[in-house]
Amino acid sequence: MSPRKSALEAVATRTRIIGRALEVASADGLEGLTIGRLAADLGMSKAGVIGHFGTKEALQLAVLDAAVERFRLRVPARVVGAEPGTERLGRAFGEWLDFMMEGEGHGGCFLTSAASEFDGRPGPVRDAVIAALTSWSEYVTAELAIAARNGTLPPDTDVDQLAFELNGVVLAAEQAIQLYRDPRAPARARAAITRLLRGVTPPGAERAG
Amino acid sequence: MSPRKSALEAVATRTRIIGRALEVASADGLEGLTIGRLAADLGMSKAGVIGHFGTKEALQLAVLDAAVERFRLRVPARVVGAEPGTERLGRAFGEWLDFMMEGEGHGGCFLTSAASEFDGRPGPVRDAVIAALTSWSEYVTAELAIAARNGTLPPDTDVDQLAFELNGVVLAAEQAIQLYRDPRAPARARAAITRLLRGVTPPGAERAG
DNA sequence: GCTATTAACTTACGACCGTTCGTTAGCCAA
DNA sequence: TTGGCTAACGAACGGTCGTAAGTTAATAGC
Repeated sequence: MSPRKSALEAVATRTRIIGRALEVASADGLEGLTIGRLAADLGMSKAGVIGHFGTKEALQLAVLDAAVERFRLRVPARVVGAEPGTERLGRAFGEWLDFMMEGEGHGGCFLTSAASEFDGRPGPVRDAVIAALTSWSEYVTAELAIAARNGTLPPDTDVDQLAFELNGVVLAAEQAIQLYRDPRAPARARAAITRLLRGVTPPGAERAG
Repeated sequence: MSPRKSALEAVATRTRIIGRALEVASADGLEGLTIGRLAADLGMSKAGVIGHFGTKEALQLAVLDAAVERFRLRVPARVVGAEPGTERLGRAFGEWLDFMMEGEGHGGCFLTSAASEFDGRPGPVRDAVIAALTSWSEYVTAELAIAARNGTLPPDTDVDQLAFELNGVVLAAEQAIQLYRDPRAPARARAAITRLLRGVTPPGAERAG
């Protein structure tokens, strides 16, 4: 319609494309991204869309990058001021759960869904997904190690095992929210995380054993 | 090539189609199923493939049904003889983990991946996925209720909360196996499940508060 | 042996996919 | 004012998608 040509407008357009792509990919997955649909949504031509990235895979990687950045700003960045260890980690998981609920309608955190989408398809996209999740996993493990060092957790804590289980809680919450729309999911997840981080017994097993 | 016409051959062909579709869908997802590719893999025409189902969605539902049936035979059916409650449930989760490892290369249990694939796409397929997962969830909850009734678990156990956390462990295992190919995943999952079902404290928190 | 049934076939359709091409039009520096 | 740069365009490419129509041929019931 009305062509703009300055380089400044170009990055604005690129940002606009990625923003919309983020929404679409959150709902339909990274593979559900379609240049034609994206162009239609944005009121521009397919060539105008793909021109900013060159190839669809490059677009997917850009979207993934934007998602990681969004997550970083939404979750870890908000708890940098908290006390390192279980305190900070608990706050971080809480922020993550809030983040999930905010995006309930539009697919929530698609990092985790991209993980299951590309787990069997080798390539740059899968590598990027692995890198992003690994980064988060290392963040969690590092905080747990701090807690184990300063006495909040026992010094012989198996931090990898604990990180594994915390990740499971988040995945269960994601599924319950996205698939079942279960409003009790965040509360369940919070309870499980609190218990894991504080080292109390599992639900309803307070004295069994 | 060589057309067969008996009704007996027809169900054999249908079974063959679903079998291959199960493999493809396990690797690439239910949405990755393609009639053309399926036909090429089986050495038949697209019309010959879709003729058995009428529509692609019907094919997806048939594949989903076959997957549920396979899961039933592989997991719950193998532990019907075990003692009801945590004993049987622990065995069932163990079988499930074995099942995951068997299918490591070809995508494992795609029930869970179909869940994240269709969580944002209303329709018959999503409904079928929800029904299948709900059925499993009810199975778990019922076993936990038995355990709470016979004293293996405390009578005031929050069985839904416990089922939620058990589900999370399985999801974490699935991700670790499929995405990271982490060989320690089954052991981690087994440890977490055992702890949840026996009511001992979280990892490395044996005496912390 | 004849006929009705039907599994599987070939062919074709329209739609959409990702990508490439050449063109147009506004910005910026010279 | 002019010329290079480039964002965005329209159009077309070959390919694949799901589906429909019509054909062939082997079976099953009479």
